[in-house]
Amino acid sequence: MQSYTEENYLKTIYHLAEQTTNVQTNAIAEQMQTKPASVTDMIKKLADKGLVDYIKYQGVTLTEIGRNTAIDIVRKHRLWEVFLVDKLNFKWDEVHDVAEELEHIKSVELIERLDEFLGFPKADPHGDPIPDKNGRFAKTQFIKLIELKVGDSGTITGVSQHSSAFLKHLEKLGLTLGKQIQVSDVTDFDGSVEILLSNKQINISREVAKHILISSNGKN
Amino acid sequence: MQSYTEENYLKTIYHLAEQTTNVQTNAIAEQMQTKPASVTDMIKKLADKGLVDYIKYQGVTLTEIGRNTAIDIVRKHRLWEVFLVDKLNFKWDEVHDVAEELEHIKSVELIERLDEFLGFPKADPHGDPIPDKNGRFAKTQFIKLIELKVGDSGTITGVSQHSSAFLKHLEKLGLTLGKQIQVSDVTDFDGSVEILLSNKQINISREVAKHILISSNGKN
DNA sequence: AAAAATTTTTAGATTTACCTAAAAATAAAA
DNA sequence: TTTTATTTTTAGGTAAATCTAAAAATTTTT
Repeated sequence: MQSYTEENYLKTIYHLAEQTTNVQTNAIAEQMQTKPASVTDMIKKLADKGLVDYIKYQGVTLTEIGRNTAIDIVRKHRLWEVFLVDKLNFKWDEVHDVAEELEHIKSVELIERLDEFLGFPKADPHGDPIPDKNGRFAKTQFIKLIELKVGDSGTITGVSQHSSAFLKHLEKLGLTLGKQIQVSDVTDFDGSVEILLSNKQINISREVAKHILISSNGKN
Repeated sequence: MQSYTEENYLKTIYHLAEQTTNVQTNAIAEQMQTKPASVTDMIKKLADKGLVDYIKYQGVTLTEIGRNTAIDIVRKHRLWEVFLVDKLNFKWDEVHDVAEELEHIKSVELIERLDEFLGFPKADPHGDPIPDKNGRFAKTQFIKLIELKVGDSGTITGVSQHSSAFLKHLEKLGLTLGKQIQVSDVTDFDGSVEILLSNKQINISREVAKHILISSNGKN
């Protein structure tokens, strides 16, 4: 049984490990809004519990148990997000903080029934995949919008940034999940991208394009 | 802003205050499965925060702020219980522990939307009234089944004991909310009560009869 | 009203998750 | 390969919520 705080550490390590193999103390500290010294303390504790492998000065990796625990928290987080959007009519930019709390409710029964109630969704409101109760989920094949060439088209299926500001911005532009887009031009000057969205031409900054994930349906 | 623990103290004091005016340290300790010394510490803290009135050795009472906070937690607890039973098909004896956790999720928006989603229910699965968002709720007029005289009849509208064992027992006997009953006899020997439930004669112990709440529809 | 029993509080410790400041290890630059 | 910079850890301390054991206040009984 893990504490609220331990669960948050595991989740953070899990997410950081999606980008780098060995997760660094400082990276965890920054993500968790705490100090490196505190992270070292907690890492030792998690190592004692067999949830992470830890060699001094070398960063951490999750053990299998640690990873499973983290995936379970991610599953809960994403299911609650679906609940909030689908059933309680929250917007996709409003759900993160509440889900941060709900993900720590400990009841296997609750989550299984919630999953069923929601119709076993495969993705959360931001397009992130929801692990099934065995922790399995499809490794989704995304391409960042910024990587598309002029003429490429595809469907918006996710975002790699969950800040409210970013999501609200996308909403305003009409760039929501499921929308079809085609890249019509890339500006040399600032790298901004011109796209075609339901016959309208819109321009998005390089920064925005970096965080929109596309499931490509081929060139041209 | 209260901590998880502070909220639980306030809620416990609130419930104890429904029976006695001045809530005693020992009573709180027993209810919260902790030691009197710990209770004294916490009471001081709550008094400093203006949530309870406290005179040494004289027990505590909630201030208006304290009471409102407690009522808000009770509201959340009961709404979540309705959610669990109505939407996720939990049984009435399975919801208490999960609701104990869910009641601490801090989001006004969440609770208001949940309330709406559930259709603004007036009572939880055990018949306990749900305060509205302003903390108001009808003081329900209950009579304990044990207090009924032979010939009296009424509708089961609540229970004053929420243990899983008790609720399961009632379920098995068919004594669920909304059922009509009539007292047909009271045994001298052990005080057990014979009741008529949809034309069937059933016998319940004095102990059980004490915890069934009836909204009486008059004598005979 | 004194003695006994009960209830409540104080005093001093413990655990968890933090912190700051300084030391140690590692990585990068000159 | 030293020097410098960065990262990480250790050491020692704090605040929240708990504990045990002992002292103090209150209540009950004789």
